[in-house]
Amino acid sequence: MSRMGEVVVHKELKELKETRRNQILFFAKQVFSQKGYHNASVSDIIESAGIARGTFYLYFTSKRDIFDSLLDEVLKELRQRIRPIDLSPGAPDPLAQVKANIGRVLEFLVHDPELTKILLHQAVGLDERSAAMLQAFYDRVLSLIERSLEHGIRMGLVRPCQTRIVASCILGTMKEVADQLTTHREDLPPLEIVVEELFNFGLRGVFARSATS
Amino acid sequence: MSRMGEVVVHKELKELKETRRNQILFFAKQVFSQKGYHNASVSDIIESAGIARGTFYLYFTSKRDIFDSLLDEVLKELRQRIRPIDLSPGAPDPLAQVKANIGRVLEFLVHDPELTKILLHQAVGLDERSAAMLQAFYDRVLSLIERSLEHGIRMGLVRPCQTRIVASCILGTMKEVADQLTTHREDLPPLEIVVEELFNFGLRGVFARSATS
Amino acid sequence: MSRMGEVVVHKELKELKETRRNQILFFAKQVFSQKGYHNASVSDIIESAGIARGTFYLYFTSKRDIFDSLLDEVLKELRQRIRPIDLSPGAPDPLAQVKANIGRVLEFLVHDPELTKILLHQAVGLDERSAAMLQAFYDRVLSLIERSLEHGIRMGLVRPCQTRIVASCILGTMKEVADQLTTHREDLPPLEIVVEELFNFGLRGVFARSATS
Amino acid sequence: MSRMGEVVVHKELKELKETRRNQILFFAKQVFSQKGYHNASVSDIIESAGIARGTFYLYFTSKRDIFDSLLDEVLKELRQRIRPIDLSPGAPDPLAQVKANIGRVLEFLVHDPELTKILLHQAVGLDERSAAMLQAFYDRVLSLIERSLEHGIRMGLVRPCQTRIVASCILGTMKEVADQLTTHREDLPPLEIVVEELFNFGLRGVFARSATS
DNA sequence: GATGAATGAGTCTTCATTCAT
DNA sequence: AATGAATGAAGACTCATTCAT
Repeated sequence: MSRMGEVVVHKELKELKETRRNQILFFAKQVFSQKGYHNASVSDIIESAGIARGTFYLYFTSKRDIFDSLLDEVLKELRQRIRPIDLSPGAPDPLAQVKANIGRVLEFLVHDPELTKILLHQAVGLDERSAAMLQAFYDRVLSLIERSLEHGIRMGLVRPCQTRIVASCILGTMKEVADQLTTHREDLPPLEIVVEELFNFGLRGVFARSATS
Repeated sequence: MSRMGEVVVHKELKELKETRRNQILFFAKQVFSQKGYHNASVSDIIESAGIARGTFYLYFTSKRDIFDSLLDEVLKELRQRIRPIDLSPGAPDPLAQVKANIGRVLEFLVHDPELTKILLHQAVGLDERSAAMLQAFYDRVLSLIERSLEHGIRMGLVRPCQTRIVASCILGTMKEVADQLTTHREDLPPLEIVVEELFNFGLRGVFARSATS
Repeated sequence: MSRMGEVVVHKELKELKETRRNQILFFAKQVFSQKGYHNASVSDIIESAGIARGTFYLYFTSKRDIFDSLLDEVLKELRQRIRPIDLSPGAPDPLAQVKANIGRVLEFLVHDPELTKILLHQAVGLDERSAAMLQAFYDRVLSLIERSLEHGIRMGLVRPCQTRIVASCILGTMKEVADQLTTHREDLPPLEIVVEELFNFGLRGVFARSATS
Repeated sequence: MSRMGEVVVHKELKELKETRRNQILFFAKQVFSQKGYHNASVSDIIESAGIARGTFYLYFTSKRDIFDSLLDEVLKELRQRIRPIDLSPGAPDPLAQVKANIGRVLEFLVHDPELTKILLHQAVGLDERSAAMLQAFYDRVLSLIERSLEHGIRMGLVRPCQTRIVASCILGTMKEVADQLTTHREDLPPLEIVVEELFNFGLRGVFARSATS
């Protein structure tokens, strides 16, 4: 029982706990995603996870707690995938960076449709708490977009506009397309095409000659 | 006694009933809008409406029934305000028609922010039932947009694109902007400006020289 | 407006009231008979009677009141049809009187199966109140039978027995046969045959040689 | 750890659960027997059983479920106690078998007057469901009696008669006597006497000279 | 750590009765 | 007399959470 050994044991235990915790999170994700927060019961979760009722409360303080953990998970991942446009000399083309952002976000959402559903459907209108979490996240995203637009305007890349509103527009396109991608996945084109279309729409709109003006 | 009189009486009675029903709907709208479907109790509704418990069930068969009535109300009104683009000779400029659609929709949503919140927040992720109602509505809207885009492409007005995806983008901008308008009403420009920006974004995107390509 | 006239008017009014009251009783009988006391609502009664809610309470003080009226009706009628055996000289044959009693009772019950169902099914186990009404009635009947048996024993017509128990037996046969007659009316022999069988069973039992005398 | 041990543990657990369930059944029996199905509330049951509301629904799915369980219990027990008359050579005297049936049935009913009341009072006229359960049971009993009568007739033991009606008579005597035994237990003779009287009544009726055999 | 029996606050819904018109 | 809108007490059932083993 060297110190080393103890450390190892502790690590294993922690991992075991993490494993258990993640196991529960995994099943809770399925359940919440499918039934929504209110229609999903703790019973649903422990049954699908194959654990006892008490065990659930060993890892999560409440039903709300585990839901928040999942919501945190999406938001954290998305925050990492959305990167400010780097305008420093030598940085990649700003538009390429924008497209990369779109790609990283959609890639994740398509890859984990359950989390997407939780973000776009179940966390919406749940209560003040989730509203605050979502607002904090979306406000951050909106600010990022807005600042990028302002930069772009200054650089002459973006036409002058009400940046807040246009930022909302851009956020809206992302949300709706992500929703379509996860709920009607079957009859949609491959991801790269979707990213391309989204990018083009945000850049050029739908007008054929939008150029000339 | 006269037939005339009877008609009047019947009309008054009907109005009285309608009044009561509408009174309850009015307060339920506030309650659902603020608390969401699940966190709102029938007690909340009858207390704010100042009626007895039994009275509620005189006009609505269940808590769900009154929620659906409200959801129906928004959807019905929006359906009326979204009109297909008339391309017949002598019809107004198609783009003006599009802008008018945007204006009519946003006008209503801004005018009744509680209903908007019910549509955009509370009905989302509620259950299969509301999902079906929303999907039916949004599918209709998406098809309308898609068909307009196809027409536009054929007429050379709209650049060729994946119409389904672009339609989603447009729907997304509407949703998100409506959401911003109703939840952060204070610091937003007047409605006409918002409509203009939305229209321009959808038409031309954000690119300054999107023309040239 | 003579006194005579007034009297007439009053009489008419009273009859009208009686008529109305009886109308409601008629429909309530159907409703209670079919659904039972608890599963029948005042709404069921007024709907089938085609009257307003308030009107109901003009003629009956409560749901219980109208049920009791119906129960009273059966019990009163049955009391009239069950007559003590007249043993005075010159009276008809006692056994014939017994058979006549059986006949009168079954005749009424078969003729009004709804009331029978109320008596044998719905009033049973309702509450203390109806229990008391039924007990008073059945106790009376039992006493009547018991006294007849005692008379019969004294006269050597009836074999010595525990009169209370045998009285219960006789009452039980009446109840059960009445029940069968009203719920499975279709596949049963004509009333006279049933009366005959009932009478014979009470008199001679089922034993083949008990008859030999 | 051993298989033996596990079996024991399982048995203990099962018994513990059975105990709780039976505890609730016991108190529910008292409550239903006294108040009837409709006048008894789940609150009445849990209060008298000294358990929490939720505990009730851990063992029974509904108020109706626990009532049906009790009804099932009586019917099942009675079914076991009513045995077809064995006419094979070497079997006991058919009449003795009949008397034994009567004895077994009455013994149980007198021993558990609450269940008897539920059978004879509370389950009667409750609704379609209980009507079906009772009808199935009584139909079975009636058929059994009828077949015995037919056998008896063929063997010359029973006088020819309308077997269906006479079967009803016999069932009726059982019901009524059981009712008397359980509701006016005090002033009735000992069970054997009652059985004897019932048997004699069914066999020989009340007629004095029917006895000569 | 794991279990699952027990808890009880919270909610929806029903329906007999009243009363102003 | 007749009406029927309004009332509110009562009752069944759910489910997140606890805690003794």
